[in-house]
Amino acid sequence: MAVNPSLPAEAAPAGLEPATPAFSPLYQQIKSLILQSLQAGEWKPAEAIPSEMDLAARFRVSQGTVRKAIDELASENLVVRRQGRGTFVATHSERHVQYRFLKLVPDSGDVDSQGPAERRIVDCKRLRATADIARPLGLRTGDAVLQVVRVLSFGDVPTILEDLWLPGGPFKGLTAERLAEHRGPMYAMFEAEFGVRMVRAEEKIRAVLPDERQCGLLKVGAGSPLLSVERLAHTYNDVPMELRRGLYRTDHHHYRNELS
Amino acid sequence: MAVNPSLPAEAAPAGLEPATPAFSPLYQQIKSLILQSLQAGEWKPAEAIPSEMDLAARFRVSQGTVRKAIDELASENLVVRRQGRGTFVATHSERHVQYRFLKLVPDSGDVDSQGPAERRIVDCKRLRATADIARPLGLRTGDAVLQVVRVLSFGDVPTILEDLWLPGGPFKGLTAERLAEHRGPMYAMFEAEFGVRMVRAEEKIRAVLPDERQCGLLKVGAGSPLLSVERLAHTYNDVPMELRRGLYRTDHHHYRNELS
DNA sequence: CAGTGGTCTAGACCACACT
DNA sequence: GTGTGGTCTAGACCACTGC
Repeated sequence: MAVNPSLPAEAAPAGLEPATPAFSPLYQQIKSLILQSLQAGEWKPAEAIPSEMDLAARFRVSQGTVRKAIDELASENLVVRRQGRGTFVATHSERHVQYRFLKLVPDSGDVDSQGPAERRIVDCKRLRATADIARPLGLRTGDAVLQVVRVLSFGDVPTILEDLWLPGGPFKGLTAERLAEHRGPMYAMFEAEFGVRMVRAEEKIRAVLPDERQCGLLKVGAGSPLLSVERLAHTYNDVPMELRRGLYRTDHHHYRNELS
Repeated sequence: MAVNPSLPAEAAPAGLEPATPAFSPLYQQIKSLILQSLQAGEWKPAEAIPSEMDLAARFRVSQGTVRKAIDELASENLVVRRQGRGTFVATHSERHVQYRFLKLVPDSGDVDSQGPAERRIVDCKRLRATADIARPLGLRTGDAVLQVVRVLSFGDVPTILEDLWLPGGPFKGLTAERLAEHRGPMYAMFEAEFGVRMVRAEEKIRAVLPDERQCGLLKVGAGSPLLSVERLAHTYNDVPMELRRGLYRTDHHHYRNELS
């Protein structure tokens, strides 16, 4: 009530398609207010956000309403609740959510048995986006983009070959050196260095055969089938921020997915 | 309080590893009571379960507690809430959740553009489980299982070749005829005919090359890479009920996955 | 100990669907 | 209108963390 200036529908414009009920529950409004603060960087990754009581006071609603808003944010992995301590801005740096978006696991099932990935930056250059790169990223053909090519190896076996495209604007200043230096997940560096938080992604998976260049980088024969994984990753508000085309060897690993 | 006979921890056995807090919130207990009724078939698929008020009265708790229990069941897709009408036992028959577990979509993105799948049962026979089939299904080597082989085609293009194994007990009476007759998703028939509801599944995906038999059934060359999708589907309580090995052509389709 | 999130309750009112 | 789920509130108490 204190927040919603719009009355409960009623006076919907009498035109065609009244399809929009034009009603939004209070906790949804609170949620999007919190979302705006997250987006604006009012609280940094891994920092605590204000307590439920504080937020309730700020927005002039009950604690229960704030709770429901935060519940949704938590279920979308935007914040993490920790009983007795507070609610924290989610990050890709924490141990147990590292590589949250990487679904390739060793056949043994034990992610730790293989040790950490060895990362090699093959290439990193600025160029102008072609149409097929620009479109998914929401850019225009010819806009500046950054291309990164890298290989991940597990136990000396090159397993993942990735081509990444990043919009030039938000990632101004990203260089091969910066990429080579950083430790930990790339998305953690994007958060820390560029303030870009990957929040959601969609992948399209196919089985393909490698071309010559890919054979060389992954050290496989031309007839070896590979998993092609095209990922479009988004920040807040579904803004696309990274296009990634990966080739996965699946002779000792598999892509693991949960359905429910 | 009315439900939980166990006191709030406190008297944990003084041995090693007091790791189990031995505390379960009331709504979790209510949730598992509802789950038991679901499992026992007290309410059939697509039927409404009692209203929140009724359940609250039955279990002697407040409506809010029942609500939270049902919320979790709904988020696990075990139950579907419909405002103004009631809460219904989820099913694989409804239009908009049909093929919930099938992540292969046409490249055009429009699932309906290709029309319904044409299904052909290649084989259906009873046999004794080998070790690699028995283990994931929680059976013993030599136990009776049913094997089904089928091909799904879209617009005359054979696209999916699947080998299914089902435990002989729960699926007693399943024949090639029954399979050929039924309309709609196979999982919908499992619910209606055998009372088996698939609730959760995990898939392991690889890129492979087909063998001769597979080439023939899918009408592809020996060098065409295919997606190998091994699915283990579970009923309530994580009991495995189906092992499915699928080969997907990805020349006009892709496996679509959402990450968050 | 104080402060945080987590649970539980009870009651009021709203949005929606059926009849 | 009646009954359903959905929202919102206010207050009490519990469980966990860190000082």
